[in-house]
Amino acid sequence: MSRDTLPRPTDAELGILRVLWDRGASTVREVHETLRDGSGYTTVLKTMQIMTEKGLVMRDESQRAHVYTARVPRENTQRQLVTDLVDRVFGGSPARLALQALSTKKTSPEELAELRQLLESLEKEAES
Amino acid sequence: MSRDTLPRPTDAELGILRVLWDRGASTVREVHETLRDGSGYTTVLKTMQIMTEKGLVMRDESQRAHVYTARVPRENTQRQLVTDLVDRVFGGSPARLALQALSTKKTSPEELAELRQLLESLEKEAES
DNA sequence: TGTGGACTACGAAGACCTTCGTTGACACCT
DNA sequence: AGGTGTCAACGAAGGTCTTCGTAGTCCACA
Repeated sequence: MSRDTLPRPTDAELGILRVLWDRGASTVREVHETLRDGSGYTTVLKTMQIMTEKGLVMRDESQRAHVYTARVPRENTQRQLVTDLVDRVFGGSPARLALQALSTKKTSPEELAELRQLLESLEKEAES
Repeated sequence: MSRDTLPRPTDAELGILRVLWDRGASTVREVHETLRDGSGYTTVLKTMQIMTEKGLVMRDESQRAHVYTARVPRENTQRQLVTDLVDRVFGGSPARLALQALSTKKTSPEELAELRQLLESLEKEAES
């Protein structure tokens, strides 16, 4: 199943994608072992097969144990989910989401510095 | 169906909640008319009935046309969805989500000012 | 009285998601 | 050759979500 725009990954699919993003190319067994949720081996297998059909992952079948790779970069998916959420519950305002996100938990000084940097570049941009 | 913690609203439910948050208490007809997606009247009705069972909305049946009200405040749902997303795709770092959100689209000067204010209070907090 | 409009309630269909049991292939070891 | 372990493939079940048709109720009005 090839599409022009990839579907929003489901929860289970997201779990698997995360493993693939972190580990890189992996077999079903590796994903299943990394992903220590309750789900059985065949469940993970089946989901990964479906993800292949959807175009979310690629499969290398040259080995007996097929090797899967994420076909969508982590960043893209993050962006997709963020804009999705922004549109659906924050009236299209990313800043609203950012404010909400930041006010929930505490943030490390490094991240604060990054934020400040981004903020300042945005401010500079707004001036012009 | 009463629960301790409310379920994550589905897409259709979120659309209805948005109408209720914006309009306040509304009948099915009003929601259906505001919500100009393709869905039929009975679809919206059914969904709102289910939402009542789930505890997402309250229903006042004293009138012939029942009047529905959101039972979850917009802020709570926003927080719920944000922390959800943070946990599932941003490794638990709200700042990462904020950075992603802000780098996607441009932000108004007013929102930038708000962000700066929040950022500075966070920085102050981090110092101590 | 009876006809039409506005409403709720009900049920069921179809899609998708998640789950897992079972089967068959393959390879290795005894 | 037989047994064991690992793997993909398949199919089906059970759940949830979304959709809508249909039926019943109530009321207003001709």
